[in-house]
Order: sequence, then structure tokens, then C-alpha cells
Amino acid sequence: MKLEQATIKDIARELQVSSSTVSRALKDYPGISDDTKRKVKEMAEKLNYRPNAIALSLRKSRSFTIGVIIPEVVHFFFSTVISGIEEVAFSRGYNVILTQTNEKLAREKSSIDTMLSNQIDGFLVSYSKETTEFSHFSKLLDQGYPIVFFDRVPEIQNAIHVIVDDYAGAYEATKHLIQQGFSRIVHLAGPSNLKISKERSRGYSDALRDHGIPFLPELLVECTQGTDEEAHKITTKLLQSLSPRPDAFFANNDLAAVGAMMACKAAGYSVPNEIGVVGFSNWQFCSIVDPSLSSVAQNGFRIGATATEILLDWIEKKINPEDIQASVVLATELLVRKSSVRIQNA
Amino acid sequence: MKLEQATIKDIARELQVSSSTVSRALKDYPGISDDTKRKVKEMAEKLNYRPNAIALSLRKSRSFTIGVIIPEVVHFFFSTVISGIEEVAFSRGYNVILTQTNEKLAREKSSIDTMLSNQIDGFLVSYSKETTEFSHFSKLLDQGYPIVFFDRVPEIQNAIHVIVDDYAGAYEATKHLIQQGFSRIVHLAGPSNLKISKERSRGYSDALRDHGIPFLPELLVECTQGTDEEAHKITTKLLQSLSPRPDAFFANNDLAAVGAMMACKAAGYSVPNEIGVVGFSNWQFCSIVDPSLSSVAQNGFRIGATATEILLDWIEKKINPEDIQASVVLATELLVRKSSVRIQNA
DNA sequence: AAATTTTATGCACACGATTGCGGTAACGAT
DNA sequence: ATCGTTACCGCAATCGTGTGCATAAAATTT
Repeated sequence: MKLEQATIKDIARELQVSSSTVSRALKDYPGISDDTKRKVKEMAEKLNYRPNAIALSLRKSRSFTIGVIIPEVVHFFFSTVISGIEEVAFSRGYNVILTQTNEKLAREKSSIDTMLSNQIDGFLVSYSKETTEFSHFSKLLDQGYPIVFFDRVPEIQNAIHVIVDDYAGAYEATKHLIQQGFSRIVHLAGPSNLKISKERSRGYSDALRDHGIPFLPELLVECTQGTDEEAHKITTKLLQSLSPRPDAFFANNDLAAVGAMMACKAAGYSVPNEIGVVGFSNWQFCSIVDPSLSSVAQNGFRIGATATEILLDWIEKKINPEDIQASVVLATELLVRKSSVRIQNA
Repeated sequence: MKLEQATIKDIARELQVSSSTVSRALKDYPGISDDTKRKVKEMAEKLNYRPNAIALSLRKSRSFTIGVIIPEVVHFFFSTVISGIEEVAFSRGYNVILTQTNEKLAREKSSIDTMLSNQIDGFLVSYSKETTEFSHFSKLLDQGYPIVFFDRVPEIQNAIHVIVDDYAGAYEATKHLIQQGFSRIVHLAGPSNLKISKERSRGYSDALRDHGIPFLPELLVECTQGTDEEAHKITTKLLQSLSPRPDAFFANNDLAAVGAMMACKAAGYSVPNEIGVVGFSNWQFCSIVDPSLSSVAQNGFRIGATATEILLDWIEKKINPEDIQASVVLATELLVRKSSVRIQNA
């Protein structure tokens, strides 16, 4: 009933040769006669031989497995990143072992521990919100252990990371709204302690400045939670209190953008004719909300794929971590849909 | 620069004892003096010793790792399942190694191969759409290898699987529409070769029958792709061609439901007052589309968690696979939102 | 025919941890 | 002094593979 995998020894016994011969024959080493090579391979086929990766890992102190540590799987963005990671890893012969931290530091640390026990070849990390201190990463980096960060990047000197150009994305989005004729543009910002939030806010204000529109502090509102409910409330209040009323909303994330859009509609305004809305992240639902939501796409798949390529190159010593620039910044793309484009003659 | 992990031998050398003593001391075996136990543990701490899981796997032919094979990570449903799997696996001390097949059979097979090489303790599988023949699974099952299927279940005798009650979910959804006063209810069905599609269709027609509404073949339409575009097209056509027009749509999945909803709105009908819509799966976007979409929730987290519990119990021989019923059916929950509830006095 | 090279294969150990079996010292009892 | 018991601990094999080195047989050269 038990699963008995055939080993090199089994092949050796059947053929009355030594296991070293079998090992070499299977890998086409020189110095093995073509005849025995053939016999060995046939027997391997016959016995359904599969090399034992565990034994190999032990021998080589390599596992051909990379560890992925992310806050939560159930996030469209992260799931696309995972998809990119998985794709590249698979094509290059690596396994992916996955852990979510649920934003807990303790879990992040214990995950690292068990992965180290498993002789992981390297890490891909987007750290938890609780993580404010990075010694558990820097210790490993100092030992030469390959780690590539993505999305959330730590304050470690020269830590290699892959991120999107939040600044440029926000700049483009704001510029787009301005070109559509909107001028009192509210920015629903993210928590100001996150670097990505700050970058996006900077892109917003720079775009205003470059187009001769004064930056008004009352139009920059922080949405700490980033939910649609929160954005809905804030938007409703802004529409009542500000005079003249805002004519566009650029949100730090799509959920907030949808909340703002709903609030505008509920207040009787037409989107996009009276009020324009742009989000950030290009979540799946952007194309199916009404009106469809313009958004800045951050290509999660490419982030994951790029980070994995770098990590594997590093693991395989194809690159020297000190040779590459620590920060890889991927371009964002503004996807213009209906929520921000004024209809002609309206 | 290389990462040199301390081993049992290092501890043994430092303390001038044999490695077997160290091994036993660390695991509190009897026959080791408390004194040496203390010393060993102190030294282990000092050298930052971490047991080499690979060596252990080799010795025990166990890896404490389970393999997950799913079609695509970038699916809200699957990501919730993964989350459930990861949660349970972690709490029971197992690693999760992940592969997506992208709906390709070849990839499914090769993934299984590499996972077997890695001495995976068991599998959690939702197979690809291309998979119509299951010998690569049944072979393993015959050898006693633990596999638990979820969501998509194969036609293998006694293959253990975890699914949701598609029939009951569809029945409830249809019943709900009937109770809201809708009677010409269209069912946008999934591909008829999938069991889940068939079950949902059965729930739909049984609900009609039980409430005295005749089943009309022209109201059961197959959406092979399940995209919003496809549903949009089909719905538009149905609204024109059928007389009297349909007054409700129950879709096999949420995306199709949204497509239908958009088509209804585009055709000038009010949802939900003139036409009711219900989806299936309760994707994230259900609450933010306009009007918010009623949907049958299938708790992905619980599916993943349940499947993992069963698999690990099986692996750890806490249960005998022949003792448990092959089919574990979890309840669905109808979440009623705006798209299906007629507004009073309308 | 002897010496040399080439070809083909086996031996033995390593990777890190576990474990059955046996050994040794100390101690008390006979 | 001898034996038995107990308490501790080490030897060596094992899991499956890979590889440096030695070696035997065959082929080639001198």
C-alpha cells in the first residue's frame, strides 16, 4: 500500500552495476559506454524512476525552491504578483513555497525560520504592516542570502527591490484629469507613513504645479483605511463643504475611487460629465463598475516576474547583487475608461 | 560570505560528544543526563542551530509539505481557497508549495512530477479544464498517495473531495427570485460538461418546478466562456427575441451576472425593479457594482481549510480514507443585495 | 610482447539527522 | 571479587545522490 519510489540503487541492482554508474549514465557523463547508458535509461523508464529531489537538495545544499512571503493572498494585486512569480519560477525549474503573514510580524519571522530550515534558495518578500524593524532581513542579507523585496520596500541599504513608479503613475493620472478640463481635483491619499502613498501624493501635486494649477491643502485628504465606505463618507462631506465644489477625484486606490464615484452619483452629479474619477491599481472590477473606472495599472504579473528573474539570477550567480541597481522601477500605465472622459457636447 | 548553518556535528564537536547524543539531547530522549541536555541546548542556542528539514525529509521520507495544484491564482475564489489552505497548513506545521496549471493538462502532469520528486506528503487539487482523463491521479491514489480534490471533482471512484452545495445554492437563488415576484427567469448556465454547472442548472429547474413555474428550455442558455462580454451579448439578444421578455437572470457566475445586468441597463430596463439579477460566487466586486449584486457565496476559505484538515488527517493516519465519506459538501449562503430586491411601490 | 594510453566501471565517502544495538563506567549487592 | 543493574553515551548504518580517486579491462602504441 505504501508508495515505493524506485531509486538509483534499484536500477543498479537490476542491471548488476554500481549505483555510481547509473548516476553517471543518467546524466550522460563521459566515460560510460553507450551500451550501458541505453540499458540504464531503459531500466529507469521501466521502473518509472524519478530522481529524489530531497536527496539532491541535501547533497547540493540547494533546494531549487524559493520562498514567497506576502501579507495576504486574497488581494487582486498580490495574486497577480504570485502568478508572475510562479510563472517564471516554473519555467526555470524552481518550486514556489508560499506563506502569508496576515500582516503579523511574528508570523513573518517564523515563516522565515521554517523556510530556512527547508534550505530555501532565496526569498521574495513584501513585508507586513507590523514590520518596522528589519534586522531579521538584514541579518540574512549580510550572510549573503538572496532576498528580493517587492511592492513594500524596507529601509535597508542596498536591499534589492522591485516597485512600480508610483510618482509617474499619479502624475499621469492627474495630468489626464487636467487635460479633460478638470481643475479642482481632490486627491484621496493613502496613509502618509507608507512610501507609496507619499510618492503618489507627490506625483499629484507636481502635476498640478506643472500645469499652473495651485495646490490646495484642503483638496488633499488622507483616507487611512482605503475602503469604499470611508471614501464614500469623505467624498459626500467634501461635496457639501467645499465651495466651489471639487470637480474630480484621484484616489490612492480603486476601492476608494469607487466609493467616491458612488458618493458623487448619490449626490446627484454625473460621472464623468460633472465629476471625473481616476483610481489606482486597476483592479478587476474597474471595467465592470458603472461608469467603468479609469485607473493606473500596476502590472503585478510583471512585478512578480521581474523580481523572480532577479532573484534566480542572483541565486545562480549570473549576477552579482552589488552590480545591479538596488531599485528596479517598473512603469505604470494609465488606463483611460469612462469615469474620467467627458462626453462630447455634454 | 556563504551561508553556513550550524549542524548537529558542530554542536557535537564543540561539546566533545557524539552527534547521536546531541540529537537525543535536543529531543529530550531518556538516557541522556540532564546536564548534557542543558549543555547541548545552550550550545544549540549559541550556534543558532536550526534543524535541516531536508535531511529529516530524506531520513523519514516525509517532507511536511503539501502540494497545491490549481488552475489560476488570479481568481478571487481560488485565492480565498489558498488562504484557507495556507492557514491550516501553517498551524499544523506544514509548508505549502503552489502551482498553477493555467488550465493546461501538460502543466498539471509535470507539476505533479516535480512535486513527487520533492517528496510531497499529499496533494490538494482542483484540476484543469483540459483534464478529461484522470489516470495520473488514480495511479497515485492506488498507491495510497493522499489526494484531496476541491471545487472541481474528478470521476474517480471514492476520490475524496470538498465542494459546495451548488444545487442548494442555485435552488435558493432561484427561489429568492420567485419570491420577489419574478417568473420568467433566465438561467445563464456554465459549460455543461462541468459537474458544478449541471448541479446549478438542476437547482434552478427544481426550484421552478417546486414553485409551480414551468421550466422553459429557451430560458436555459449556456455561457461557455463565462465572461461579462459573452453574457452581455446573450442577454441583449434574449431581451429582443423573447416574448414576453425575461424578467430575471440567474447566472452561473458573477461576471456573467454583471454582464447581464449591464445589458439590461443598456436596454433601458431598471434593475431590480423591472429585471432581477443574481450571480454565483460572491466575488469581491458584488458589493460595489451598481446596483449591488445579489450572489450565492461559496466560502472559499472554508473549502480550503476543510480540504487541508482532511488531507493532513489522512497523511498523519488519523483517519482512514476508506472510513470517511468521499464527498464533503459545504453549505452555500445566498447574499441578498439590491440587484434582486424590488423596491416598494415601484 | 611489453609498455602505455584509453575506456569503463566500482569503491568509498559526503550531505545532516535518526536510531538500533552495543559498550562502558559506576554503583550496589551477593 | 564477581555479577547484575542502571545510567549514559558512541558506533555505524541509513535515507538517495553525486563525485574524486582507484582500478580493471581493452585498445593502442612502441
